[in-house]
Formats: sequence, structure tokens, C-alpha cells
Amino acid sequence: MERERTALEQARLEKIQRLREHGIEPYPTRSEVTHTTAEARALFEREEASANPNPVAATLAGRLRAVRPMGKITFAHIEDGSGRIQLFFRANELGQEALDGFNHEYDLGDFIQASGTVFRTRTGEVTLQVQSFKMLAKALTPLPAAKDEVVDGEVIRHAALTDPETRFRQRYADLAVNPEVREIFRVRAATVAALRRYLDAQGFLEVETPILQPIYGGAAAKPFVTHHNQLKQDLYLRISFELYLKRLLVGGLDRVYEIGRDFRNEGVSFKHNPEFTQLEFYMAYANYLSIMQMTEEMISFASGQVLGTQKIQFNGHEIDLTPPWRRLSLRQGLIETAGIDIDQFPEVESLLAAMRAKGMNPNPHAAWGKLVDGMLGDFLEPTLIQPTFLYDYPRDISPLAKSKPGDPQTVERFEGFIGGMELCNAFTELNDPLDQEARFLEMGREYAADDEERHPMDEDYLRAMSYGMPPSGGFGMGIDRLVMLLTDHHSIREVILFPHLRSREEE
RNA sequence: GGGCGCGUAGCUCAAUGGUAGAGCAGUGGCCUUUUAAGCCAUUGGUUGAGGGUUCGAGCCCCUCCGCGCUCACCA
Repeated sequence: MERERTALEQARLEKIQRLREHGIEPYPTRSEVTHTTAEARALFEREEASANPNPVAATLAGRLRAVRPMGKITFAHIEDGSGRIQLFFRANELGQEALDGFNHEYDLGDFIQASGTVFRTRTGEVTLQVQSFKMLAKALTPLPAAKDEVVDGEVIRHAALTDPETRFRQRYADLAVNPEVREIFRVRAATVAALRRYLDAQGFLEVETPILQPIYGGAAAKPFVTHHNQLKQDLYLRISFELYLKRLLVGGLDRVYEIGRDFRNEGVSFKHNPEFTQLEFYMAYANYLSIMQMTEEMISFASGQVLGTQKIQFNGHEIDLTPPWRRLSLRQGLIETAGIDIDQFPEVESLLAAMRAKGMNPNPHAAWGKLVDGMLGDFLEPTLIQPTFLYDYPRDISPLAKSKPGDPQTVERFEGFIGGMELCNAFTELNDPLDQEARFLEMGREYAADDEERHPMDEDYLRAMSYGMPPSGGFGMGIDRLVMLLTDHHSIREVILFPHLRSREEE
């Protein structure tokens, strides 16, 4: 490593030297830890409450987060995965030399181990009276947080690490220093676990389908391209799982789901990361109306499991996830927000004119459905704060959804919106192989030949359809956005451990 | 990709174009129930990088790098 050591790191290097000179290994291979800090506290409080309290002896380990030396005594706090506990070092117990050793060679950020008995200080804090201690892992670089203060049980950080660039590039430091960041990822894991539990209980089978795909599809998005050297074949990182999961319906797996990563080669924003986590499920003999019910049930179940409530705070709004959610047709929603009844303008030209008359600046080359979708995003989406199902979408932006009976230009599709953000997308799946082929051909016409979002013809998918797929409902949801809602964060980067940042030259 | 803004010590932040500072962290010392412990002393900087204007640039101008917001884009 060529990087120069800072003065602070130099000082710690010298401490490592001195420890070794005294025969102390700063990175030992074993720890003798007996309890987490939370276990030790709970054990002590139980003993304390009993008629004949027994002393609680424990060896605790964690990262040194605060030190207060006071001459012949020193107070410190260590932090492990379960929380913090105070340590009390006394020269009487340890000898002046050992105490001096702690005060001089141990730093904030070091992992240490301390053995002793638990007691309560005069101020009432459960504390380990240290009889012996040792270094578990010396931190060479100081953590980027200066100091913590506990006020009414709340930990207040002073000069906490807040610079977003450092936080995301050095997520380890962010996590080490900002406990609420660790909490986001506990919520995230619990959310995914709750969704799995829900789907498993409904008899769904969890599956894994290819990430490297010879033909991408299932969404309108630009893919990442990669190459298999030995096969001499370009491959795409998947933009959705849809076409593979529906092949499984053909194969007789009636209820399947997959939770995994999608990749889209597009701009990044507060709600877009180049790779993101998606849940898709497909259910034979279901349709978009039954999937709608299942969606509100599943999301409110997850919220209840993770947060213990259906009422969440997001962006200053209280949002109630309790079913049933509002149902609003896309047409009605646009009448109310954009002031345009799309049924009255069934042609691109007339819709363009109507939009211009309203002072909009539509893309003159867009297909009809894309114009509708644009108005949805501009006018309707920001108003959908409380959970809302928007339903019945234009056929030409939904090439995998089944048309409504008697209304071939509209498909049985809905999207779920919460907090002004699209959360999920679902439809009655198109299972007519001839109609599906016609849709693929339409896509080729409606989109310019150089539009990278154009759906490539997937012959194998059509072959699968031609074997017969049961009538089905399908569903897709961005897990990252759900976690944003449940944790009240407004940037997708906050809920992804290592969000994408432009790489930076470091000497 | 466009527009706007930001980048100063390990962290959080100051500094009319005129000697780069503070708090915390660090270092040395005092202190036996503290909890942002306190007190005394003290170290620490290529002001993101490079160029320009000027007697003089952290500050003004240009280029580049990175980050943020925003627009475009985004089922």
C-alpha cells in the first residue's frame, strides 16, 4: 500500500510497536467473550431483581467508543452488535501500570475484551468492573466520528460523519459510526424475510433464473452488455425476471417467485441505482384484480412484521397501508390531474395536440402509450401519496399484459404507488401466443429502430407460450423502494449498502 | 448529457483579495463514580488537482476530478 499514513495513524503504529515490545499481540487469534453486552446487562438486571442476587461475571468484547480517564480510574464504553456497555477500570483492581497501559496504548475504535463483574454505578448505569482486559484488534485509522453523548438514553453524535461521498464510499466507516444506518439494513433484511414468509405461506416456490441472458426482456430498459469469451457470445445482464418466470408457469410450476438483482444501464437518481433488487411473482389462475388484493395484503403484512404497524411516516406524510387501498383508473387519474381524457384522443396526433393545448411539451416522436405514461409520471404520480392502485393501461406500453375483454387498446394492468413513487407493477399475463407475437412485432414498429428499449423478439419465449400457459397474474416490485418507504429515506442510496458511485483515482 | 451548488486539519465547520482558525479527536500533564467528564499545555494544512489574473488568491477567471440538488432519461 502506497498511501501515506496520517499523523494519527503514525501515533497508532507506534502504539502497536510498544504493545509488541511488551509481549502483547495487538491482533490475537482468540477471544474469550462469554456474553454480548445486552446479555450481560439482562443477566445483571435479572439478578438485581431477585431476592438473593448472585454476582454476574462476564467477559465482554466490542469496539471502544468512548474513554474518560480520571487519574486513578477510567470509564469507557464498548459497543458490540447488541449495544453498548460501560467499563470501569480502577487502579486498585488492575494496578497502576495496567491502567496506564490502557490509557496510553488503547484508542477509540480498537476492539477489546474485558473480564469482570457487572455492577451499577452511583449514577445508575450498568457497568462492568474490569478485572482484566486485552486488545482484540487495534484500529490503525481513527473512526471518523469524534464523540458521543447520551442524553435521556438517546445517543447524540457530535461531528458525526455526514459527508455522503465518504459515507457511501466507505460504508464500513458509516456503519461503524452511525447506528441508525445499521438499523436500515436490519429493516431491509426483515422486510425481505417477511415477503418470503408471506409468499411461502401461499404455496409459492422460490426459484432462481439466469442473470446472464442472451436476449433481455420483460421491461423497457437499456441493458448492460457483457461477453462470454469461450462461447464467443454477447450476453445481457437481466433487466427483469419476467420472461423466465413465465416459462416456469408453462412448465407446471403454478406459483413461483424470485427475489434478486436487476440491472439497468440508465441514469442514476434518488430512486434509481444501476442495480436494484426486485421481487417478482407469478400465480396461475390469478388475474390483476386478485393480485391487487394480494399486493395490499402482502405489503401491509410486511409492514406489520417489520415495524409492528400499518401506519408509516414518509417524507412528512403519515401513510396508512391498511387494506383496501384506493383504486383509480389511469384514465380517471389523468382527467383529474392532467386535465386530459385520454379516451377522447385515441390517436397520437390528437393526443399531442391536446397536450400542447395544455401547455405541455410532449416528445413528438413518442408512441401514444408513452405520451400517456409521460403524463402519468409528470402529473399523476406525485399526487399519489396514500397507497393507490392505478389500473387499466395502454396496450402499447404493456406488451406482456393481456387486453381487457372488449377493449383491445387497454390491458389489465395496474401499478401501485405510495409516497408519490411507483412501487410495483402487475398484470393479467398475456398467454395467447399469437397475440404475444403480434405485440412483439408492434413493438418493433412503434419504437424507433434505434430505441434501445425496444423489445427484441424472443422466439423461445413464444415457443413456450405456444405450449400453453395457464391464465395467470404476475407482479413485480422494487424492494429498495419498499425499504425506502418503511425506513423514511428519500434516496435509494441510503437503503443500498454499496450504492454505485463514479470510481475515483486514488494514489 | 444540461443547469445550479459544494470540495479548507482525522470528523464537523469558520476565515472583506492582505499572517489559514475553532470545537472534538491526537500528544504531554493533573484528577478514584464519570458519561460530549473537567482543567493546563500542545501537535496537526500542497485549502480536491492543474493553470491564469494580481504586489498578494481558500476567496476572482479557466480546465479537470469528485459529490449533492435539479432537468433530461427512467413500465
